[in-house]
Amino acid sequence: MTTPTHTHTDSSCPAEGLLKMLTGKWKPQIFRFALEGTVRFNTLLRQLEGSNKQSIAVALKEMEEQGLLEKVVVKLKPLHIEYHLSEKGKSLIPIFRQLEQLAAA
Amino acid sequence: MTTPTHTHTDSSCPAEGLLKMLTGKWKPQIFRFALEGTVRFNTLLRQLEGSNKQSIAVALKEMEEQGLLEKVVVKLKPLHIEYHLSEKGKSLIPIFRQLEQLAAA
DNA sequence: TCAATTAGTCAGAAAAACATGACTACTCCT
DNA sequence: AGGAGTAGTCATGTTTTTCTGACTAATTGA
Repeated sequence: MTTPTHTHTDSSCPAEGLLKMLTGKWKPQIFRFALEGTVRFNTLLRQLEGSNKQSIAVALKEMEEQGLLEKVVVKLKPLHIEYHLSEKGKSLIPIFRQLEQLAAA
Repeated sequence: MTTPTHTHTDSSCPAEGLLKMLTGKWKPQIFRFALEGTVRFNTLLRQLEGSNKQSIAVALKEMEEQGLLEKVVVKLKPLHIEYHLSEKGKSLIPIFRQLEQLAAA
């Protein structure tokens, strides 16, 4: 274990932290699905071709820890877990939309 | 060489490509410097504490290939190279600013 | 009771990203 | 001619990220 002498995090680049929240192989796609409604573990696994349990689990956990998603246990028929955008997550929607528009242009 | 059966790239997630352009250890900070003016190899190396030639070289090259930065040979006194935001790069400025504001809020 | 569906975890391997140190090549100044 | 400053490249090694396959555990429907 190395002692972190300088914890680089943001400081000089405030946008960096937010960017990192959508960084990773699956996070942008997960965010996009969350944009359209509720998201679930096994459903994502099927929707995201080439993905795997581990990566999706880690992505969901990190996005939750970062405050982008909220995890809800739904005590209904099949008893399952849902993830949906938190307020912080929703605050990123306009930016994400702009990225999509720019990409389309 | 494996045949890519599914070239995942964007398709279902248009924002992904743009996001990837600012993904990496140094790219957000390089972009931020480029926002304020011209950027140079050795200067970045000094400005970005903990960075190294290789990583900065690769980041600059990729950002250039992605069309974010333009490379210009300046035939003046010290004869050097400058990188500055392309039109595409400039189109990301408002988004980057919004990220900074959100981060500050 | 058994099988399927839910949502994961864990250890290890493979792949990608990043860092290190040595080296190159050109220009500029003395 | 020599030294410093420009901007890199290259081979190698380390670190981080991602993937694979096996396994766990609770709930549900037949």
